[in-house]
Amino acid sequence: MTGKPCLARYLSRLEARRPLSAAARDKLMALPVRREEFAAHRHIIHEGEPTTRSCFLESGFVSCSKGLRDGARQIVSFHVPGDMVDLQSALVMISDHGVFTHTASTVLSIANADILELVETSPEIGRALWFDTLVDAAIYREWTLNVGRRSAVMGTAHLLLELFYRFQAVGMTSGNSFELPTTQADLADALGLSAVHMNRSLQSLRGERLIRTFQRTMTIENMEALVDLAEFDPVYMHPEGPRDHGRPPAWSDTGAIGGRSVGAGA
Amino acid sequence: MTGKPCLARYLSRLEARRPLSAAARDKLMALPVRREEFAAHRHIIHEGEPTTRSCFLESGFVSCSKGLRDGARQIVSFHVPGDMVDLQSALVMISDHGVFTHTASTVLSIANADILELVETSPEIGRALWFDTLVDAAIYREWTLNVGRRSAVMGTAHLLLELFYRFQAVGMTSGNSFELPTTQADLADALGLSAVHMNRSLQSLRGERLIRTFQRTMTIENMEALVDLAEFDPVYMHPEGPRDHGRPPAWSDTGAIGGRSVGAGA
DNA sequence: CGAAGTTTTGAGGACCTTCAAAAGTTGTGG
DNA sequence: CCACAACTTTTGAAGGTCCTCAAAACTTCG
Repeated sequence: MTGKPCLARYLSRLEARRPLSAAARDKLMALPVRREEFAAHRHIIHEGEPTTRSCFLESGFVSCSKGLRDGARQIVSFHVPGDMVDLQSALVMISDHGVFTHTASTVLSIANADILELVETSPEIGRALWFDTLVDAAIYREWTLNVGRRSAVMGTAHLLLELFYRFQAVGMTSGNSFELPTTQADLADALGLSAVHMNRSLQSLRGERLIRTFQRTMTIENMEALVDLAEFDPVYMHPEGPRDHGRPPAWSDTGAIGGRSVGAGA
Repeated sequence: MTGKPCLARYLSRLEARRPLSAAARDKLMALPVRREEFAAHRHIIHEGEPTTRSCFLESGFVSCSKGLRDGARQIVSFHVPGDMVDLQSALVMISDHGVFTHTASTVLSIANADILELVETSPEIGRALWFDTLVDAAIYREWTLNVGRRSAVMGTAHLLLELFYRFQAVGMTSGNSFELPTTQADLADALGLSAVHMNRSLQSLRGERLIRTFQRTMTIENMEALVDLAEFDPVYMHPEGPRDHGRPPAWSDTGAIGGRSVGAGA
């Protein structure tokens, strides 16, 4: 994986959703990137810092988090290799969240100005990046539900399943196992729990034979029961890619959306 | 406000952030829209329904929410007039959340296929819509913090301030007052609390003379103290508009983002 | 092998929930 | 304009989930 750093992996991720034209592909690959390496447990960006570059995560595992004055921390997202981290900040001057490595990570960073220029010259890529942030937003919504309305055990189950699916999508699982790159305290910060209660929630899942842990590897022993407990439905992560309006599905644009139609478009 | 329904208000909202070319403006205004009216307490879209149209909220107040099997509900966002609700679903086949009116509302709905076509022919508009969803995502992050790490009273204070600022931005406040269009149970669902505890949190804020309520109107009595209690900083809503990469600020793209640079771009 | 970090355990307490009912408000129809 | 029904807000009391503090067992790493 040495040599000239390049975004081929991001390209293939975007194209798995929807093919790009050769021109768009070339433009994306021509983007000047800089490979940067970070040790584990380092801040890539601090909350409140000016944002100048967005990061494509080539390898490793990072989280985005926000803090409170009293030191409390809420992790708002995790990112696996292949994710564009912090596309959030491409249009924004100051980062509203920090980015933190949980394992040694390598990142391809891109100047935000370059991304914006690319987007304005290639609508296709603009759409692909837009879709990327829509998926992020859908995951945020699910996390709000996790934190707000699911019990500790349920939320933990849901989070573990999300991590499993996302690792699986990038080939980092074997069977029903994956290497959990976080501490229990990190998981707690993602779910708005204390570390102690996170520990007890995991014990509860182990006690029910839903999961098993050995050192850092986490294996899902009873997928069906865990999915059922968590009310987990992976569609919110939209692994399938965006709708293709070139070939609209049968039900597309049929009828009103439920309201009383009182006007017609131009 | 009768006559041919049109998106002029959305246009001006987008342009407040960043001017559009005349061509882009025309394309946006040419979008076929349909005005639809909904009574209060109606579902515009149910969770799990196919998404065919996105909605611009012309007047009224709506929330987006997700449910659990046991009937628990988490509100994931509120929307004031001028918001594009459910742009989220433009690229997605099935809605992962419901949209619900809290007051009588009128909506201009646009076929998703039309939005996608517009975005692919006008990068400027693509960028504007992208920015819109980035702001939504930033608000989601703040809500996750609200629900996960802020206490009930703090979270309530934060939510009320967010509503105040968003109403203010569309001219729906007078002084430090606004009409709260939700019940306490709705606020509770937004913060992951019970209605009873929401009531007690509001009583606590009233007791400290931070807010005052009379019928449906909510007034902020001590803005400074409320902001301090909530650790509220409105920048997360990005009222100021996106960065303009045509005129990058002085610190733009200076130096590395913190890592050890080991490669250079093409 | 020692030091630092992580997981686990226990006990007590705080925050928030649930259930239930009363008081107050809003909307509807006669 | 009043009466009634439905909804919303408020209050009380009991209980559960989750938190804090603290220390021990275990793991990881230099």
